[in-house]
Amino acid sequence: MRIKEKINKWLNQSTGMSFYIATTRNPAFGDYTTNIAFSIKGNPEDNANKILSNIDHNPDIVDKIESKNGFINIFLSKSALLGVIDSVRIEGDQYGSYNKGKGKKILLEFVSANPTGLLVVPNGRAASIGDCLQRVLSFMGYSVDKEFYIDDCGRQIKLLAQSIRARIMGKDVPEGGYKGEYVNELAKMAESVKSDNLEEFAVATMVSRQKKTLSDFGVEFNNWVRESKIIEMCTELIEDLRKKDLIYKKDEALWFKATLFGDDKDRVLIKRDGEYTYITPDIAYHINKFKRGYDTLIDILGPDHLGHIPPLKGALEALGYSSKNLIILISQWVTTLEGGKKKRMSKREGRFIALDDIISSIGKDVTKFIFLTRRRDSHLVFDMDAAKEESKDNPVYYIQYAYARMSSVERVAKERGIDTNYSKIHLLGNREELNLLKKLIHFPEIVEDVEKTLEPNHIPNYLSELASLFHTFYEMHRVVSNDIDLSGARLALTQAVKNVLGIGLSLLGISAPEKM
RNA sequence: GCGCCUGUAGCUCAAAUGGAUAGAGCAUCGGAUUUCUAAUCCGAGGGUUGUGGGUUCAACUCCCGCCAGGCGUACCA
Repeated sequence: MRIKEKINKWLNQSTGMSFYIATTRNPAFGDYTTNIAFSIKGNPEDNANKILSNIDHNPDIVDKIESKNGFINIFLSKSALLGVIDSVRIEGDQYGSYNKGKGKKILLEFVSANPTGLLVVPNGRAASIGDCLQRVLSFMGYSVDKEFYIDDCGRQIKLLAQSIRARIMGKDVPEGGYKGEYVNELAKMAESVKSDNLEEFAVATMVSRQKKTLSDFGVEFNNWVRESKIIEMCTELIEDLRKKDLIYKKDEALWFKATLFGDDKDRVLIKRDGEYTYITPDIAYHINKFKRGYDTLIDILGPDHLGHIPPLKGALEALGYSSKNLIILISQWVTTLEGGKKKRMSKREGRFIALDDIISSIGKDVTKFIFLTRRRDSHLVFDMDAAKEESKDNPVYYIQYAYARMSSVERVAKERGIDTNYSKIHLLGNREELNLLKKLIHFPEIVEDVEKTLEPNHIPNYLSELASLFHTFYEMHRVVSNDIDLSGARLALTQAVKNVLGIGLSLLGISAPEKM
């Protein structure tokens, strides 16, 4: 049981009240605090004192419990703090995980970029977040698959093929066509393989390039689903809706009664020309996901997909699926700065920054870290020049360096024949050591926070803080010294910190180097 | 017009159910290394959290108005 739960149980047994325990930020207010005295009528300070008088002493966990300004502050005992070293040792690379998901099946769909171009910076953001969420949710006992939806139908593909054809013939691309350099490359390749189906050739080539980029980024998908396969399911979808009397013809198009399900207008499923609109296969696709046995679907989309959400959720409800089981996360755009100026992106015009270029110029770890430290909602600014220049000062190196330093300490200890000694950890006790122990205790709470909010940025923030505490400790105290017992104890602490740092980095999909 | 998102230090971003003195990195300035990696540490300056109200013992956080920006509001995808 985690310390927070132990505290909760203890307070509950003493007083019969249920407490909300929060972590404090200021050490003067203890390690944990509760504001319960504010939620009761009367003067908070009196309430706090009254509650305090009912609480039995619990020296195993708590050193001191006191009321201040109406808050009840709890100071952990040294033995409770030291206990975390054992927890980390026993749980190893599973420290912080627990089977909350109980094998519940989740399908995470993200990136799903059109195969009409290379992956760009915002795709990298979605890739980082999606991959991290998969790792965290798996860590928490869910069974998670990652899926990429390939839009291989529609006008855009025809346009891409036309653009390639124009390039082959040495002409300008048609109006609104794709002008990027990669189109020229596609044209050359198409000529050499003498492909007779230019559309299929272009899609296959672009998909494999995107796959390569993602693989270089350390992101692998379980499934790649093509819209052209999903299209086949649309007839059944329409039929199901027809049976429920939820469609009608108007102006020679087929409409879905989306307004019955909270949408502000009805939506066209089949256009006048007989083609499906974008949302039709999209609905069929999501139904197909549920039919494949997933309990929860999570989509990470760009803000340009906002308009799809109401008809999609509406259609799911219409067909008896709970739209609550479809969680849509919007990952905001990335504004790219180059030369201090906003760079207006346009794939068609060939104005974009390819994810490949970012990965090769600043590295995958730095790139991921930049994306994962920001909240999904932030409209982040990606300054290319600053990213290149500052990449050596990037906080991710600060964390990795702490990891490498610890590895180095272990190597030195080994050379000198000094072993980790868990039976001596009671020798730990200076401020820097205690701060590290307190931080380690919080790790499981941080991971669970990400599971709850689906917001990865808590992990990088936490790791930076943990690394900072380690660097401070390292500068002030020697781990490996002539004092064999103390060295053994500090090695035990170092190992615990290293372990947690390693888990955190692996949840982010970022490497943990033994040497730098 | 309406809907979603955003606005925090010079810059990029944090702030764990509303909680106590709003924190980091970069940049600027000053210090630290015969000892485990200086990609480090210690310290200084820098804030009316866009703005005006409201709720609350307590507001960056919740509610309303306003300003600014992104996106959506297609028989495009």
